[in-house]
Amino acid sequence: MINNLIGHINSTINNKLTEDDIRLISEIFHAKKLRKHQYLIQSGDVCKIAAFVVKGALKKYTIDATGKENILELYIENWWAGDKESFMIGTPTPYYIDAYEDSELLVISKDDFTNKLSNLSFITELNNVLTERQSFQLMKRLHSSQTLTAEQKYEQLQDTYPEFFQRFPQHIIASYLGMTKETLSRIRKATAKK
Amino acid sequence: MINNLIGHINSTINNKLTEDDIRLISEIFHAKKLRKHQYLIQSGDVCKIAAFVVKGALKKYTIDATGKENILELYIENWWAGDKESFMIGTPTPYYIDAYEDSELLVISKDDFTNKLSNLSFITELNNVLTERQSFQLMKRLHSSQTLTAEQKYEQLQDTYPEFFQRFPQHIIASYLGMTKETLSRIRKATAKK
DNA sequence: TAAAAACGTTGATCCAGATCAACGTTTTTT
DNA sequence: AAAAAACGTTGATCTGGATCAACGTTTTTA
Repeated sequence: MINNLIGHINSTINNKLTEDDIRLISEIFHAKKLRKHQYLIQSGDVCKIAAFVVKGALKKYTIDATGKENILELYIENWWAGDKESFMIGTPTPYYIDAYEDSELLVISKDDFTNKLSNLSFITELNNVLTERQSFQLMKRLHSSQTLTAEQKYEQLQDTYPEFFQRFPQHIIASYLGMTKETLSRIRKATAKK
Repeated sequence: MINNLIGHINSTINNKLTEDDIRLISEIFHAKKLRKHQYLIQSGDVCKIAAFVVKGALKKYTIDATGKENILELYIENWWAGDKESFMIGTPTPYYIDAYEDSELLVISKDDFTNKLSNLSFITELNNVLTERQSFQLMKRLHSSQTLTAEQKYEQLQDTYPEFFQRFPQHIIASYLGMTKETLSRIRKATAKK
């Protein structure tokens, strides 16, 4: 399990992890299994963990006044799940994150992060690279959200994250794209013909 | 001029800038004036500068096939203008940034950033804090874009950045919010009564 | 293995917000 | 000072995608 995380870090930062780094990571991250439908965090919680997805699939969403889920992020293998703002600043999260498949995670607590990792150079580099990437992606998603038609959003997702279509049902993809399942169904029917 | 930038940095990072830091900043950043309607960057450019707004107002946008502007970000005093992804990675920017008011900027070149600043601890801290903030804001804006009605978007902007309404005309605000100027005009009329 | 969820599709209808158009006012340019 | 942009408003109309509803199929649960 830990090798997935090591590989992920090594492929993200410039210098490879040392034996000591790897030993430390192995000690501090601990495995956590989530069954389908189990929550990782719930709205109102302060998010005290960051979770690396070794296996499985999760979704992050809010629930509005009518009970409707609005999905903001989808996570599969080698993604980080959590609410970074809540984790970093300590504010309550507005999000739910739950497992859509049975999942295996590697979790680090806020305490361990702060006390044992936050000063290590490989961690700051990892954190900076991932935050920057996240920010670039969000800028593109915001622009898409405001300018593309439903069909264009669908096509863009097929180009950027085709894996999602293998891992999540259509109603979840639809919500992630900011449209209804009916609209996505109609678009798929229409584009299949082309 | 430079004092605005010094003040901004000091209020963003934990430790205050030293005399040496301030001297270096004063040497490396240079003043640039933009007249109303002048471009800071244009689509297709590689963005080789980062600009701190000392005075004025700018907008960042794309232009679609029909010639319509889609505004993604608005900048006023003490904001950073530029395309960070293009600046950092060297890819061509899809955005235009131009001055909506005559503006005074403090600009740093990519070369100077890389060679003279990027290893300084106050710069990495500044960069990390700003990137993280940016990312948190974008997440909220994406969520708002996908879940709020036009009226709710308007009210949220009044709460978060009321200054914008003093500095930009309604058609620019409307585009920033992802709606037409007519819709914004009708919303304002309706909410004024309440 | 039967019942119940979850999922995907299709049709009918509705509506928030876009589009198109015209016009008055204010600001900028010459 | 006149002409031209830029700006904001209002009305009429249109439409992309939402909503509501029903139904068949697949998967999960008891």
